[in-house]
Amino acid sequence: MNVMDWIQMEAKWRRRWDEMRQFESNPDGRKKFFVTVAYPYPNSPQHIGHGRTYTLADVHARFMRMRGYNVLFPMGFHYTGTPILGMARRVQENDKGIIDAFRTIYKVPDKAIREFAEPVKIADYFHREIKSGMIEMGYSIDWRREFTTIDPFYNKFIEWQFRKLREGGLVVQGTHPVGWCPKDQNPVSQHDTLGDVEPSFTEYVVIKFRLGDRILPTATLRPETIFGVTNIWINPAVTYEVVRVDGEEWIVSPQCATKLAFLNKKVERTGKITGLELVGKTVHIPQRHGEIPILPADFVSSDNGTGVVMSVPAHAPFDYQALEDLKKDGISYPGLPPLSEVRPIPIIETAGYGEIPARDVIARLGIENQRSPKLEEATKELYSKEFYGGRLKQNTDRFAGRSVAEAKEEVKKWILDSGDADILYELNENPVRCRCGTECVVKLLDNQWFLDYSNPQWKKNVHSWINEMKILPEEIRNEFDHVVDWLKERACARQHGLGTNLPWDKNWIIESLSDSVIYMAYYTISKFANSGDITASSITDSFFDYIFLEKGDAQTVSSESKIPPEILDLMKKEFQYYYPVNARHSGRDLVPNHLTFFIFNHVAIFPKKYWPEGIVVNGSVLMDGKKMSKSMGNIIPLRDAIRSHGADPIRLAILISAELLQDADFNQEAVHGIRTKLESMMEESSRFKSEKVGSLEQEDRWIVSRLQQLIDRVTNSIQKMRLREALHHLLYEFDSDIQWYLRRSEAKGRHDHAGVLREVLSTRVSMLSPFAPYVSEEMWSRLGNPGLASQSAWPLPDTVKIDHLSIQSEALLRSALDDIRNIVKVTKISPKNITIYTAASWKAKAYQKILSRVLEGDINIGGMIKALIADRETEEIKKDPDFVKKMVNDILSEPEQERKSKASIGPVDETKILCELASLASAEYEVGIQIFSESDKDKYDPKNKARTARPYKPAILIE
RNA sequence: GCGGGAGUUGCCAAGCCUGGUCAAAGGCGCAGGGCUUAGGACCCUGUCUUUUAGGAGUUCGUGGGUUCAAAUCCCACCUCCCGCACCA
Repeated sequence: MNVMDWIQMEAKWRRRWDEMRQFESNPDGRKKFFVTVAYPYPNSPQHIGHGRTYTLADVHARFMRMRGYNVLFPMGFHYTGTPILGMARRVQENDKGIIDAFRTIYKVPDKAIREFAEPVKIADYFHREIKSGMIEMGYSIDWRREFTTIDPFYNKFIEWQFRKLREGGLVVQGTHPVGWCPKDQNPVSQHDTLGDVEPSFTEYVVIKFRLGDRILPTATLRPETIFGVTNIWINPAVTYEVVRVDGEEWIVSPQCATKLAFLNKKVERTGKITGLELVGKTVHIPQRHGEIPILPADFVSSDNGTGVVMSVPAHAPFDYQALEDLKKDGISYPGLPPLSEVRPIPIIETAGYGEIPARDVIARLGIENQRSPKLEEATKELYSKEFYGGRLKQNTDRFAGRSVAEAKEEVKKWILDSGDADILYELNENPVRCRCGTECVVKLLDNQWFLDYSNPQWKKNVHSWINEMKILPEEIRNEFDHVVDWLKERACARQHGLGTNLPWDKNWIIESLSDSVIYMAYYTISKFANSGDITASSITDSFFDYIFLEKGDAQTVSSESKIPPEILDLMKKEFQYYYPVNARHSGRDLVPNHLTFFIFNHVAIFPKKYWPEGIVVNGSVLMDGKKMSKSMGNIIPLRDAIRSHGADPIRLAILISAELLQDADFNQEAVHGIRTKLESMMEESSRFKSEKVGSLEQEDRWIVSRLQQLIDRVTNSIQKMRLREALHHLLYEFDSDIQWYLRRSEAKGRHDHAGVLREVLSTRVSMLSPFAPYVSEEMWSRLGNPGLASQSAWPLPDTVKIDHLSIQSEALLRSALDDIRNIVKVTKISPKNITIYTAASWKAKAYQKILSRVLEGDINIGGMIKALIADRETEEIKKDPDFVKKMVNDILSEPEQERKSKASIGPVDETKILCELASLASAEYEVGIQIFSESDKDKYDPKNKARTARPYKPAILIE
């Protein structure tokens, strides 16, 4: 079957589903199940990786639908955010890079690209693209409820959400640092910078050393090392500026003066002073009340921090080395104190390092002077080791004995509170340039709005709800709790981007991770907006209060919102029917943010009965074992993949390669293998047309029994969302059962087994339907079933159909056959005669007695022998007491289930069962098979083998 | 450091939750055979050691423990990978 046929086959069934509108869900008398997935951000086509979460959710939805639930699986599109804006701006500027990317990687037609100067056009284009892909993948989505986050009605909804949060005191205001272009007067994100640099920054603590009336500020990442400061470093070659900062007179590098201006400080340049002039003077250390000298060092850069550095030679490799260099150089500066007096002050104790850790690292790395590039590495190593493993020594005031990690924040707060410190932000990559060419800075934004995720009561409620939620896989629950603990205030609005304006301050736009946390509720009413029942402009908060919180009365709300009361009532009922969300599916990268916010916001806004019931988290998708990324060029757009493989093979390839939390590895071979497998299953389906099922023979009862076990296993696996496991059972493990069944019935020369097989295969196809919906429909119909596989009821295991006798019989046949094959292999003889001896009946009785004892937990062999000898039926045991031990071992080496199964059927007539061997073995060996019981008087037994026969382990003679 | 995940027979990778049918699925590689003008593709057989009777021995990161029985449960240790934010 070629790909075109596949695609047409899939299209055929898609049309059928469409005609039947079977994925459109409306409230009815059934129990509901509400599945949602994080909606996509349409700034590029979706690739295989995106497909994973959606496919998992779709399988979940289809499974629950077949289980009889009224399943709602909707989809929306998240237009909110800044990246699309950046892309649009680049198109406006005719940026070749992005236009080429659209053209060659995303295959966007030129005509469309020309419109991309307008951000919404980009979103609309990829929205359509992604939606088509979802439809082609066979996702069972109710598209009547689709929306985007810039729809006016949605904006109203988000405004309502934010007013609710604010009423609850959960929205607070504060300052917030951002990357900023001074020319554009705008925050910059990655997409706004030359070379797509993320404008990330680090917070430094500025410690103010006093030089007479002036202040010499130093920026540090390690405020706790203030206790180990021995001197100040200054670059003698730099001309510093004297600046009035909020009433104080600071000496800083010119670059620093510029930076300070963006950090909410009044900055006024009043003079200049060279580094050289400062060398040799002394400054006062805050908190420690001592005087230390200013020394020269050329590693000090005016670009970094304040251009002034506090020196902690015991713990900072740069400082240690600069001090050594200075001692070696012997260059004299006027007023310089004797350098021998400047000694490192160790303040941190860390396992694996001596008294002066900086010296140790420098020696180990063979660093010779302060221009050595290895100093960076040394600094990094020591910083991290001391941060995580270091402890402050006795000379650190009240912080003595604390770990560095703990003390860092406390020392920072301590100095800040005393007024001897300040905060400075420094871009990590210097310089970062805006697309306009201007060098970016860090700006402290005033009046930034935050969601106060640090609110203790809120946290407490979320914790207790997480405890009650159904979270899959279970391992991830801890992670949620942990995230809730460390979450603090989060900026929830920004100054540009698509989205909803903050209702009480229209200069701000609500940020994307904050306007996407309760939208699942919106799906229950978006249908009405889409069908024209609602005019967004007349919607007020009272409308949402009425629908979601049962506040107010229909008449008032109706007159305000201009929505007829009966429609209002329908909407409210719809919400109350579908809410809460039963399963929220998402990638694991969203655990620390979106998924946790999702719980937080539901807890804050809705009554408890509407809090989300479950979350399902999945890992990502690798491409041939490697992470997918644009730069690696190994991203496969989903629609391309569908065109070259068909949707079902892709669905299965993604699902089968890993369990939930693991990373799934997608590769061509896997998809190819699966397609071959599905094709052979389809062919198989055509072979077994419906046929009347006569009376069941043993192997029929066996395959039907196995089918019941399969149903049980697959159902259990899916309920735990262990879809890989379910598919393994369904696709591969059950195959060997079918092979055996065919072999058996063919060996017997049967022609009436198609009917049984058709029923078995139909049940299997039914179970395959959530995973591979298209081929399942095809197979379902080829097998001659009416209706659709996707509308068949999920099979229930019928324990009555489990026939232990046939299970054990078939197992006996198989193991006897294996034994024969084994013997032939080891002895390398070509068999002419095969003789089988089954155990004497007293052995079978003894076996059952031993079995029941073992099942009771008694494995005392001596006791068993006594009891068996005492019994007339089994007294023959005394001839071979060792036999008991062998049987106990046989029994013990089997799982509990098998033991019970054997006990339930009692002694079996092995001779009768093994008769079937003749037909089975003849295909392989062309020899006659004779079967005797050990107790037959006139048996053929030249080698005296018969006596070794045990129950379920016949003796075999091959000649 | 905190949180999470992993270490299986030449490689990739199942099995572990729920102990026994586990010398341990499947794929790749390798060896032999078939098919073929040849190659490729495909099919069959083998692939820890040992064994001319279905067996025995030694294996699942390391070391202990529990158990009649441990890849699987418990404890300790070693190694590797991922996340730690205001970004969708």
